[in-house]
Amino acid sequence: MASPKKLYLIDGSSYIYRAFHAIRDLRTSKGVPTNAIYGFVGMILKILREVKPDYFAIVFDSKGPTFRDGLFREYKANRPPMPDELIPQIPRIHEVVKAFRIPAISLEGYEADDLIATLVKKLDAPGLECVVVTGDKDLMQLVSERVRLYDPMKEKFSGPGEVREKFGVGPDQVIEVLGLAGDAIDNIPGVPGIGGKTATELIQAFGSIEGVLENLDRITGDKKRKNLREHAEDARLSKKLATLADNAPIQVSLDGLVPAEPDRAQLSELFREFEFTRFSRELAPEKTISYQEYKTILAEEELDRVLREIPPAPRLSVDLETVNPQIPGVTPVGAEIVGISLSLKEHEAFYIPVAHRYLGVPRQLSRDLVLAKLKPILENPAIPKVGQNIKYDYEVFKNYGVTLAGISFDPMVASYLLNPGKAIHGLSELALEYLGHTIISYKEVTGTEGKKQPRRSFDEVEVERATVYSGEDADLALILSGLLEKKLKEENLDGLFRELELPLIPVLAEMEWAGVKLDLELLKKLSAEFAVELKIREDEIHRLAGEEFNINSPKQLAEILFEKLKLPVKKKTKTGYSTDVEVLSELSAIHPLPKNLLEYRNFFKLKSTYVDALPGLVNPRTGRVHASFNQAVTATGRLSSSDPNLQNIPIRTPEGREIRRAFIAEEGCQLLSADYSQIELRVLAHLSEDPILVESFEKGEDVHKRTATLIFGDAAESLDELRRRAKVINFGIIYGMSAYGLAKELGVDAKLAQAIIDDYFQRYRGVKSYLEKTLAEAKEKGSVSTLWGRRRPLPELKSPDRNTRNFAERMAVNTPIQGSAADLIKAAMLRIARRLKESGSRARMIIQVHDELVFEVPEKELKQVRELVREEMEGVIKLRVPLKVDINSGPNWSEAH
DNA sequence: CGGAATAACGTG
DNA sequence: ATGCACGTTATTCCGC
Repeated sequence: MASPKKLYLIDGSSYIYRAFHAIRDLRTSKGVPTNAIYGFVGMILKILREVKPDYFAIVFDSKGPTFRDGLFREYKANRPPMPDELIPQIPRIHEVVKAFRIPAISLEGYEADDLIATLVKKLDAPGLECVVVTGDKDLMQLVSERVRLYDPMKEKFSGPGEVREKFGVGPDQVIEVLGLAGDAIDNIPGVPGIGGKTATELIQAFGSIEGVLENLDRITGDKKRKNLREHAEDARLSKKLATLADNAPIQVSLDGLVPAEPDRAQLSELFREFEFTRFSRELAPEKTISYQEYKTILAEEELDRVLREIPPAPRLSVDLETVNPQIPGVTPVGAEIVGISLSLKEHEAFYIPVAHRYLGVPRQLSRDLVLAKLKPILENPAIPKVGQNIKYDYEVFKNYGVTLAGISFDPMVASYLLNPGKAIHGLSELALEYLGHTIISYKEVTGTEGKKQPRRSFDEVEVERATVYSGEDADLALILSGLLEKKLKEENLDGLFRELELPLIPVLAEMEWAGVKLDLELLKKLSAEFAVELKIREDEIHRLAGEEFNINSPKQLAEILFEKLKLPVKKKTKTGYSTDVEVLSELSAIHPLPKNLLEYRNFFKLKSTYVDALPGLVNPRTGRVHASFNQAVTATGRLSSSDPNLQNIPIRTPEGREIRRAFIAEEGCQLLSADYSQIELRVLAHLSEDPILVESFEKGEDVHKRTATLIFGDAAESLDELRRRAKVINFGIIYGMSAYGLAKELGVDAKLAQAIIDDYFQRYRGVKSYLEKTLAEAKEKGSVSTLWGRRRPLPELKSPDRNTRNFAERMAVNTPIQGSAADLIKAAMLRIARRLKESGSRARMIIQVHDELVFEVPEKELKQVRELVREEMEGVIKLRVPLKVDINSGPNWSEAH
């Protein structure tokens, strides 16, 4: 027997409200609320994806009065007006429904419920399975063998059984129960003193409201009886109000409810406007870029013809396909070129395969020949190059002795400046966001049709497939470059892009490519030492616990600490008990196990994250580690570092500091470390022009000491202790810390903490007014900016949710400070790189840690480089306070710092 | 078995 | 509810 056809009827109006409330806060980067639209779209997609109904309709309430208002003037009188944030979303939802090409039904004078009842009555027939998508229990009266309700948020279907469970009666008696009980939300009166429970009992006993009224004498409870007698008419009216009208004059047939193919272009346009990246992806829109114009270059003459076109072309887009035989993942150092894509004109690209190898591969031009021909073009700074994450290509070319010059655009970096809060600025994300286009994925190209085979490396991909894939990448990078360049100009981010971020690309590439040398012997020694320390703590912990368990499992650990040993619970995580440092430190006072745990954790962290992991990241080609310095990650403008992260190498504890000894200089060289002193506080002094803070820096004072003296005066504690506290406060200010946070940090009560903060602002009036001004301006503009004009949108500043808003306010305070400091050191890096190059120095910049730069310097050049670095870092910009840089050098990072 | 979510913790 | 910005590790859990 054929499976029944599925009819889905969506109670659109009720669902909009549910979506609005379920998704508490969602808005575009411009601050336009989209929460209801998002929830609604999610629901539709879910149904389309998981159910694929044969017939589909979305039913909406109509504007204006309905027949119920005629029955009862107060009907729905208690309903609050529609929330302001929801109103503008309604017409947009109708646009979405239209774009989905799902039939929408509404009729003046009828609520969605009534229309659904009418549709169910008209269309219900054997062989049809009808599902009403709603969260409204009133619709349970429609349920039957063939008609069920579905609540997409709870993912729950309701058939007759569920109705009975909920109401205690069958679907046919639902209106009787509703009539007696009433409904406060819709202002349906019911009978006073009778709620859901009693109503169910009465209907179970007497079958209907009329049955109840006929048997009043058999009802116990004087009050109840009296109310039922006096409000008999209310009960009858309420039943009428609760009863769905299934006689609406609508002409619908099943044929009219067959869903059409969605208008993907329109949906994609809407999702882009709403910034629904997740949904855009799901749309899988038709490919809008044609591959017709992507050509494979296999002959020398063809290549020559392409290269002759280059000089007059305004821009050359470059994309490399590579393999790295030694290292999995995308590591540029040691990567080998498999093919090169060039695009000179939008929708056109040339793919030059040079090292594909598989059975039946066509004869390719040799890599050496192609690189030799390309070299003068690639190294010509007058020929502008563009590329997605072109830092990668720069490094790979450098592997072959080619130094890419004339880098003129990188969509990744541009997108980052336009939207620093965006999680990923990859080509596929950008193509989808700005062009509504889904690109061919790398997986798709390298994956094999069959299931379990290992993925192919790129040199095993057929040249034809590679041409389409690689050509598309080069092409899209070119298209996006044009588009994003315009946007940068519109948003006034062009200067920042041209003068800071773009020239930084080759500087970062050189840093990554240079890498840093590790003392593997030392790491091996440390690993053994830490293993011993670990074993001691591990045994002791197991002994104290009275059993063996996985110490690294917070779950198992919590069970031992808080259930077996019954130690007091100080803090909870969202899934259970917290066992973090703060908790364990407190517990150390009452039990020996927590102290051992803290030591265990210390050694385990150092060993697993650094001592044991670092050697695995040494590149066998160079014997050095080549971390990535990511330019398009942080929301504030800082760089980040990964694989390995060189920005969180330990320093604060003695054991940790040992690890820094393993970062060493090449033979004949030393490491030179230069770090800005108090950079963020100096930036704050500049931005706020606070007289005391400015004076403090001008006089070269210790600012924390100054703060201590100012706000603690002649407190009894030692100066060191007061300075420590003052430092906490100074940093707290930069982070927008509350009295509560400060109190916890200083171990004082919140009242005292508030007094300290008040005191601080009393003394540093300029800081106070600066923070107020920054916040006010941020709220007005919806974004904050740095000294160099970097902008971070903060739409959450307008959020109705206080928590969300507070978060955004702290970001608004912190970002200009952190971000300006980031701009500043980036500018210094450019200046230093230029001067080192000019002077023909062999010193190399190799690490950046937010306020610190590390160089590998030939011993002979130490003195000269030291001066050069100081000059450029301190002179990078003239602020209202001097910039101070501390410089040291030594054979390893520990001694250089 | 692989990926996502979580908790924890290293840095400025 | 409660301090900004990150990346890596191990565990756990879920779905294939």
